[in-house]
Amino acid sequence: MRVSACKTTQVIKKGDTIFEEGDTLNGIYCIRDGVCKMTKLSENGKDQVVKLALKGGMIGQRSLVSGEPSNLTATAVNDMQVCFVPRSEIIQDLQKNPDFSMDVLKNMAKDLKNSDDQLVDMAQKTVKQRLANTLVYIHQKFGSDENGFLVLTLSREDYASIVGTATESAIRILSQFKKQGLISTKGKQIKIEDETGLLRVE
Amino acid sequence: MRVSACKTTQVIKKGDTIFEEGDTLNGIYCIRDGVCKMTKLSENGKDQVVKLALKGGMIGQRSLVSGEPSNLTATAVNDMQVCFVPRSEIIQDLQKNPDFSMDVLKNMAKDLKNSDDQLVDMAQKTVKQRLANTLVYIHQKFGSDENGFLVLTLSREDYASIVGTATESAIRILSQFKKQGLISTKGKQIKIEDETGLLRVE
DNA sequence: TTAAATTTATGATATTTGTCATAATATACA
DNA sequence: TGTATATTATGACAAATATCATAAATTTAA
Repeated sequence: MRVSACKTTQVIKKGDTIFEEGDTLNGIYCIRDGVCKMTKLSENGKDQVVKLALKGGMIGQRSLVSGEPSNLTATAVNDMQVCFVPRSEIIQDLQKNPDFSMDVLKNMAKDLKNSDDQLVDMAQKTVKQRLANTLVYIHQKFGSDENGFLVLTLSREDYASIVGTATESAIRILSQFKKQGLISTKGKQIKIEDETGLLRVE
Repeated sequence: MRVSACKTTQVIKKGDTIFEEGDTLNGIYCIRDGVCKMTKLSENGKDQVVKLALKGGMIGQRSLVSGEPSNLTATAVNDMQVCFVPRSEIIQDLQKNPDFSMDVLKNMAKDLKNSDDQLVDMAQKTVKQRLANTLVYIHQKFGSDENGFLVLTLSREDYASIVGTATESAIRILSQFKKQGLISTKGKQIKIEDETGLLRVE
């Protein structure tokens, strides 16, 4: 992390991409502020969110380590500040500093575990359960504002592409959750009313 | 890889586990021969195959690096020979040998990419497409014997748990592929008849 | 502030997939 | 070599999810 005594702080506006699938990355990005979604375009033309990256996180390591072009697109979900650390610096540090290597390894191990867990959920849980889990995740990770609404505001389409379903299905299930008193909504804003209930969804 | 001038070569019989979800690993296993499936038990009680590991591969690195218990169970799909490299040796090497660290990093980066790709497929492709892809993958990875049957023989249940579906659904789709002339079967053995066709399945 | 554009919402219907039952095969083993 | 056991196969039906249409609400931007 001390690598990120970084020079260039970039501002990325909501909806803009930091890099895209296929881009060759000459370094990694550390997120100073804001949130971005890491997506992959599937053959059917839909974007699938693989991961949300937030303040303090790094993106682009995988591609940097493997030397391959990125397999994911990074898009700002809200306004962001990122700083860029060039490839050369990282590689140098990886060579010289075993502790840093270990840190990066641990980080990647964590990503890998998450990815495996998500894979299992995707395969075995219903859309309803995945959506409920996503809501709880976002609540726990980003919290709620003074009115109780989730701080991170995502479109229904974003939720659908995290959960891996059609936008209409996501909307329909949110409506159902609303009827069951598990959440309430105001426009695109969502308030968690019953977290335990959400985790119990079948 | 030179680490694996290993001492203890273990023989694991088909169906036996090398380690299980929750086990604390005191080292990693290098696969000398055979194939194992890495699975995770989902809440609904079904095993989900996350990865197949084969000759030349290592298993248990993630857990070793993160220091956490394994999140996966490793089960031999056929008779195996594995050799165990104790944690201490690996850690030492990681500290001293930056090239080795880089190798492990690259390995993990590859796993991570695979996992992400699989996640997207799981979310966006139909069961039929996933099963077709799995057949092609197994064909390309393990080849066919003199009679044209896939060398790696998996049960329909295994296929189902790779693809993330019910065993009956996997069987049904295989029957369908058979009718379409994409594959033929003899007991649990499968022969790929039309690989291009399999890749075109919708 | 208001009109246009986007997003959310919901109905009707088709398709996919899961579940339970039961039969037919194949495999393992005494 | 036969018999028990496990696996593969298939039908009937239920449940989950996708798709297409269209309306309502909200957000954006002129």
